[in-house]
Amino acid sequence: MYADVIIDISHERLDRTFQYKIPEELQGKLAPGMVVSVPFGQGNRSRKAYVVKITQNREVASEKLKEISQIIRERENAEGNLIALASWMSRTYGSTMIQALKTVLPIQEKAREKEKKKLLLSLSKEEAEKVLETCKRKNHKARVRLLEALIKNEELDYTETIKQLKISTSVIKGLQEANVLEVSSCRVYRNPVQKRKREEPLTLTREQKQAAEGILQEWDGQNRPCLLFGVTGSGKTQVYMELIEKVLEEGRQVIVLIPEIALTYQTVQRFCGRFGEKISVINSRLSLSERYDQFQRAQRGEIQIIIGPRSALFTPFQNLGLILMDEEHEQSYKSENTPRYHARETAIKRAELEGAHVVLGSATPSLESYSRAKEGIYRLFRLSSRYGESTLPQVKIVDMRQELKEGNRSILSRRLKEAMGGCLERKEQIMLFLNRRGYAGFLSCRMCGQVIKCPHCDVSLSLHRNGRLICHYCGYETEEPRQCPSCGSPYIGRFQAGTQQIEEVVKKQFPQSRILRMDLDTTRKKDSYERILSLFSSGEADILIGTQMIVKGHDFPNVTLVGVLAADLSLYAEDYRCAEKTFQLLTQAVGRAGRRGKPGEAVIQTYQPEHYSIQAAVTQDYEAFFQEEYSFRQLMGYPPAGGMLAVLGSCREESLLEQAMEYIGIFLSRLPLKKAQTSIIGPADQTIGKINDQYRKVIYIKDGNRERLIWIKDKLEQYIEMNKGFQKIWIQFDFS
DNA sequence: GCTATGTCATTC
DNA sequence: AATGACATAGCT
Repeated sequence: MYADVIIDISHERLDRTFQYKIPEELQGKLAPGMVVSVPFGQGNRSRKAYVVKITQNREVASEKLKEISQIIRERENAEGNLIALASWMSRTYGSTMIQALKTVLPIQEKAREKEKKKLLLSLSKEEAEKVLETCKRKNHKARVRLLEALIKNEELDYTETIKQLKISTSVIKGLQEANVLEVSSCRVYRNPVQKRKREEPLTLTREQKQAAEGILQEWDGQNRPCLLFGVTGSGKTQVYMELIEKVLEEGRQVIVLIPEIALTYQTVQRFCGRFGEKISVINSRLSLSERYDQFQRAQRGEIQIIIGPRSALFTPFQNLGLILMDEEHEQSYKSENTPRYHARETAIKRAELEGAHVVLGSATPSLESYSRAKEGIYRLFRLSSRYGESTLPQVKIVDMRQELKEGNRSILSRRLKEAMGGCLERKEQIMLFLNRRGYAGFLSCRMCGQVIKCPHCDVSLSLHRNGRLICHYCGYETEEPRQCPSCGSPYIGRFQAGTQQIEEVVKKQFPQSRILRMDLDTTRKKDSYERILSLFSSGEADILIGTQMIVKGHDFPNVTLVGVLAADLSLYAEDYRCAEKTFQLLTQAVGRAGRRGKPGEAVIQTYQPEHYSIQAAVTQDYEAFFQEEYSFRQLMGYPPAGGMLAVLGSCREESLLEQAMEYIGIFLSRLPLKKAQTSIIGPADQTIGKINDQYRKVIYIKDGNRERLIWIKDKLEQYIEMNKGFQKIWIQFDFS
């Protein structure tokens, strides 16, 4: 028998399996997912390796094969399944196995801890100076460089030094043997904190009960992924808890996925209150090692439920029973790093591998999920009435073009002002929602029309109240210029409303009101997010102004008015999903108004009142929106009607990138593909053409057949690998 | 002829 | 990433 292993997961050059003989004493003891140590390379240095496959087929010459030396860690099924998942991910999303393993395995952190290597002098400075002199005399340039740096700094980072001083490892080895310096490795540990409080389970409504029972039945039968389509405020969380309870009874574990932005104290409290000690939380503010600790606890069986964003999907539970995905339509479930996996598909795959169940929940399901539910691939359950008898809010639309025609130049329409006045009088709360951060508050020249942009990124700089211009992508900051940098004209003007400006306008209009603002500026500090929300929820303020982040899943019973200030802003994004995004945001925003009995009102201000995504949001008619949007996607061959592969290229040199992407285009056009099935678009600039001085371009390949897209990707990868011209270019693949 | 240094391919 | 093989520069 032979074992295919992956050596460590540190370098892309080693991104393939290596085959080893399984020695007599380990026969039958090895399984995929185990960590072993093997002799590797000419020196037969022993290195850590992951067993990926046990096989009878020998793939290399017998004399080349070495034996596995020992098992470092026996991991039961959990890790084996995760490795299988990683291999699926690397195939499906076009990444190397190493990259996939890195995202999936919790081990990464430990490996990193160990490999934090440093260089130290083992002689006194005076002695080192002497050695330095002799090296200078002998013209040992590399040694001189290294010694000078060491005498100056006394401690240096191993890999950094090699890169910066252009020193090869043979120099370090030489000096090490001469007892001039030593290489040491160090580790860092941290421990996380937890907080909790009690909460009683609520009884389910009839509708909730029906859904829960239906889902349990499906689990016993076909066990398809279940989509729980429940309008805002219908109490999906109650159903989740019921299901979790059932799974725990069977002695199996649960992963609850939540979009990062909704992962607040409030949500966590509800789960912690119900499940107490069994639960643990992961969020992006936890350091990698803290996250690793949580994974360890899960592996040891100390916790039964984990709640967290995308990455919590890879919690190594021993007997996973259920993956729950709340707000299933959220964009944040799609990873931005290679492998660019979608947590929904990956969750379904993991559940399939481990015989677990999947439940997706949303008030505005993604087109992907809803269409699959319609085809019967997922099972659909509905919750259509709001919890506690509250009615859906009345929605009014305001055409801002009309408003302008009639002489109102303010960002607040007359109707909204009126409604706000009434609301404040009744001592009820208001939420004002602005659609987009990036487009808010920029400077432009009235003479030449130039927008003041970030010199490193292809985005306009945002204006902040302290008079500074800030780039939201790279953090670049500058003073507000007195004249236009391109034509020198002093007539530069501020354009459009950011949350800060809205705050000023509202303050002027309603001087008595207490206002809270929530955006990137005010939530930068730790816990400030929770602080603002709890201030608002306890009635310390009348008006909450914010971006996306205020509309997600917060329950404020005293909010009776929601104002959407520029509903169509998100429609102008160059993304085939922009209509879907707009509809989802508006529906959620509207759903914030009037819970727990009080009638609510929503005012939507827009320049495109006739757009179907806005119309459908007003009538809260998901079905109508779905029909319209799905036929658009079908017409254009966009997902979910067709598959799409984006080839993303980025590079510091624009001309080089342009050329490379051009070549990719030519290569693609020469592949044996039928025009009717596969269409190629581009190359073109990405939505943001430059970030951090890296130019970004993209080619889209549309094809209804996913397998063919993968085939194209493989061909493309080979081509890129072969050509030296692509070395400076960073290529990523993105399937959707 | 020797050593230090850099470059390159290899790793089951 | 780490190693050794090999080529080359600069020394005795």
